[in-house]
Amino acid sequence: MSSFRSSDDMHDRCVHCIGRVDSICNAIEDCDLAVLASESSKMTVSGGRSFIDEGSPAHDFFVVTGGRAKLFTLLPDGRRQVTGFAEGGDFLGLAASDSYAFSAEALGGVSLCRFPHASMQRLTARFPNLEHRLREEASRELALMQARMTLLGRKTARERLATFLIERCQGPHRAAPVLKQPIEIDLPMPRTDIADYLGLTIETVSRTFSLFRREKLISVRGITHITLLDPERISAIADGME
Amino acid sequence: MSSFRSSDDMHDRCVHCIGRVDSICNAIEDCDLAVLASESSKMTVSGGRSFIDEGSPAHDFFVVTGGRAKLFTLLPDGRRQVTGFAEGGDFLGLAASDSYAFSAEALGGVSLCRFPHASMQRLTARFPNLEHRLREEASRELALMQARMTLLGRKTARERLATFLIERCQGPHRAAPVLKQPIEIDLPMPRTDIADYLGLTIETVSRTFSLFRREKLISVRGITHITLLDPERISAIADGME
DNA sequence: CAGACACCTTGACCTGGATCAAGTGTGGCG
DNA sequence: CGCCACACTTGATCCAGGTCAAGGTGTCTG
Repeated sequence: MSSFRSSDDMHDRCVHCIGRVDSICNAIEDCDLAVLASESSKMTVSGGRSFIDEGSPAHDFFVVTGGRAKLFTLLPDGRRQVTGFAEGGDFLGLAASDSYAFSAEALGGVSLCRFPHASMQRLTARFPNLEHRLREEASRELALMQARMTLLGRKTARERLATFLIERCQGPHRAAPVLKQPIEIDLPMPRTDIADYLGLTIETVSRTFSLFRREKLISVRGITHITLLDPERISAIADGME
Repeated sequence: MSSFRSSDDMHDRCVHCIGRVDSICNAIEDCDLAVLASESSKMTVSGGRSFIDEGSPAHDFFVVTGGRAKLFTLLPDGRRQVTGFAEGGDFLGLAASDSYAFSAEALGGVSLCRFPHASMQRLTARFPNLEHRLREEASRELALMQARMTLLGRKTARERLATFLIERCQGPHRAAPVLKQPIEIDLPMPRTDIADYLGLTIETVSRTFSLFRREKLISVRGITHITLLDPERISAIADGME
């Protein structure tokens, strides 16, 4: 942190940040943004680099301010479970007691805002509303995980991939997707990560994509670019309705 | 709520409760227990009855004060994922935004302490520490779920059951189990629930128990009563180390 | 103490997805 | 423009765990 910056600069750093709108920082008033900025620091992580290590002492929280990251856990023999993907506005670090319960790795360049636990403690002491906001965030995540467990424990490969596609459709601010017409989405993560996210192998993911393509449920252009041709039916498949 | 009870009675209701030690109620000082009691109410649910319904508006939090419950989600065609078992001291209801993300059903009689959201709001306003405690609870749960996802997405049946057995060993206050000598545990839930918890079928659970028995890893007396004969090795299996 | 019900175990067989093994783009770079 | 490297796709085969179908076992009831 450059201590010679004016309080106005600090304020500016937060006021135009995506976290200001989408993330926990919206628990704080405009006039207090300088305090928020002074308790946090910006950082960037380049693709493939990890910035949270499962099992290491949890010292910081993070807000993703740009780019994407994947979150995952490992078994001793290398089996991997991707537990989530994070993008602009997402808050990371709640899933930890003393040490982090997951690792996080940049998916092609992320920018982050880092809040040391001590800073967060000062912030929550000063802005009680923030603590409530953190709990809210944890509750939202907890509800999502409930659905993820059902996916991993009980859904078929077909249903898992359909669920994944529908998940990727939600607009900004996590709005529910409109399923009436075709939807274009990007899949910025490699197939391997999709497989590890869905508890499948890369081959099964690939085959199931091909299947969906042959059934005219989706069309694929250039690996990362996918159009859901019949979102409603995909959504039905996701819910195990066919 | 019986409004004619004296404040002392109210105090007594909380002071000897298991939640006082183990659960979120330990965020509140002895002298304030009457307030806590006045914002909550006791209730009991008999075996097989459900008291939280997935998708219904989330109005209450619960502390389990006795007995056990299972938490689960359903797919439209009836496939079930048990997402957890709750017992004395556990706090329920965080996994919800507007509506509950799971259902909860008594496993042979539970007693509960119910906190309507409005009451909890008054309590957190008065005892800021409580809000922090709730977040802590959510974080603990979030960390557990991370491990659960790895189990469901990446572990074999053998590893899942071993993990389940080790989980059941933790002493009071969630202390880490001592694995050096045999450990006796009770499994108060039917095999069906274990299967739905581990993302397996009842047959596979049964077969794997028999396998463990033949390998002298466990001994079974009367279905619910199990002794882990070699906890250390079971723990190794659980972690995918053999 | 028989009979019934609920739950668990075991066996035989099947299958969805894993594993193993080639291909087939496609983007980067000389 | 051509070659390489890497990521994805596709095909052939295999197997862990699911499904289907009998038996056990314990417990409650009359």
